[in-house]
Amino acid sequence: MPSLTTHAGFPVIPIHIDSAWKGTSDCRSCGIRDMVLFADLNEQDFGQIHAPIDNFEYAPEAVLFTEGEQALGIYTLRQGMVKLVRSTADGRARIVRVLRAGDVIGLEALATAHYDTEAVAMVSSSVCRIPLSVLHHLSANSPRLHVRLMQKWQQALKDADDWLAELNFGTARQRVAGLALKMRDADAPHKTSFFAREDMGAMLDLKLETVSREISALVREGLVRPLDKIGRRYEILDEQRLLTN
Amino acid sequence: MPSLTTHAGFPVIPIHIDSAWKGTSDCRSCGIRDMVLFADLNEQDFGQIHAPIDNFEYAPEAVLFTEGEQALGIYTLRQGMVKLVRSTADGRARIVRVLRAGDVIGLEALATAHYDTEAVAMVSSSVCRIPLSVLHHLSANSPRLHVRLMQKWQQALKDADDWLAELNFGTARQRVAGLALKMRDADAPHKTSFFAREDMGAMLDLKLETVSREISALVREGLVRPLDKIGRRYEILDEQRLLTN
DNA sequence: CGAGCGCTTGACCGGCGTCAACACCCGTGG
DNA sequence: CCACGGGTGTTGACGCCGGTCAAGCGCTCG
Repeated sequence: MPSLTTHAGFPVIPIHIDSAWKGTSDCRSCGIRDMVLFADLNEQDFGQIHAPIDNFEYAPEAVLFTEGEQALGIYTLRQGMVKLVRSTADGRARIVRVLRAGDVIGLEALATAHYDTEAVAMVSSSVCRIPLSVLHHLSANSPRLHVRLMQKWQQALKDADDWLAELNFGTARQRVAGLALKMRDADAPHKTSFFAREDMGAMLDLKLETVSREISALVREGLVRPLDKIGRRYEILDEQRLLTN
Repeated sequence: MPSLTTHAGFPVIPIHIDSAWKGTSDCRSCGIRDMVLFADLNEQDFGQIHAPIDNFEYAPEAVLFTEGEQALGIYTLRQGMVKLVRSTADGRARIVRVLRAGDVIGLEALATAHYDTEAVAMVSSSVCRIPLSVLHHLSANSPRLHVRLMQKWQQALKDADDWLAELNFGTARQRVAGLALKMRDADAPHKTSFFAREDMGAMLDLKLETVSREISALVREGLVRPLDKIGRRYEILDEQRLLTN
């Protein structure tokens, strides 16, 4: 019987985490349709969808898929936040990006039928899953989806480069400030979201204590203000000084 | 009369750097065709190409295109190395990736007709440029190109995540060692390429002095050995210790 | 052969990591 | 209702890695 450690000696915590199937979608009446892959599809395109598009709910810390796993489909994030996690050869975990409502999760599966990173819900999240077969068929037969797909690829690549160029460069102060600005609510730009300090460290290549110290400093100096008692939501008070630190 | 500084006060060096047109391609007889976008095209596909595919040579430090520039086409790197550079809001330059023979440069232009990063030759490099119109037409009409394109997008995204997860994480030692392994020759895996120390710093988020020190340490401890006197080519002597540093 | 640029090396310092104690929030059970 | 306990966030003391500043070296090219 194998013990609960990997060959590298890291503990494996056997967590069972809930995810739940929530029925199939009628994409025509999707609430966030203007943001997503199917935004421009017409009635004829929808008629070519011959596999069900399922909806799922994931609890915080639930795993959508793991690195290297065989792919069933591409996810669209309807609500919540999902982190993409890579594990390095020596066992450290790195968060390469955070996806939010409207983002596509697992695009890479279109090319390889495997996922390149692990995807984990950071808060309770709802997604829909489009089977690979549907996407392969439509991307060849609907120029409208074809264009959208291209835009999603481009957005994913730009996001990846942004995370590297903006959030993993410079002092601890600059990184935390940069994350605060990047994670602003789309609809309320003076509010922003932070995460568990260890997660923030994995995003910014900092230790959790350093993250905590920098956040405290930003609060002390009046650039941001906590909106809850658990350190997740903050109000941005001085955008200018956050930018030019 | 504008001075030679930007609004942020950084000097602008007015360098004129050579690039030269080297004729148009017959892609059917391309020497590296099996690596590139047009690998699987058939005679019918080639018949649909109605704009010339130009070849160019760039000298070291020559700029292929700048960030935000309107795009004419997508480049394929036939020989040499090209760095992708982002400038942050406060004027620092970050190298987000290095492209090598067979890689595609400027894919993002397919979606937006603009380039998202600056591309600069690091050594003298030869490229061919496929006009956007050709790619738009073929990606809709040739399933063979369609599949290749998807693979190139996926590769670009994976590369971006790799740079973040593997090369911008951990100690200076780990980063330099990681770069040595990533930049190994495709055909001679015990040989590898380094770059100007300042460029390496911009890739790894280190200062050039730190890069120099770490390389010296790797040489001193017998993990690598210089193959030239200018610090560009090295032989990998102990791959295992490079990996597990 | 000399000038200049880039690489290396050294000395010193500061920012971030490490280790540890403590505070706070919240769920649980008495 | 309150006492307790665990998990997470905060704060402090200290040490080290990497940044800064500066000098010197070696290669290359005019």
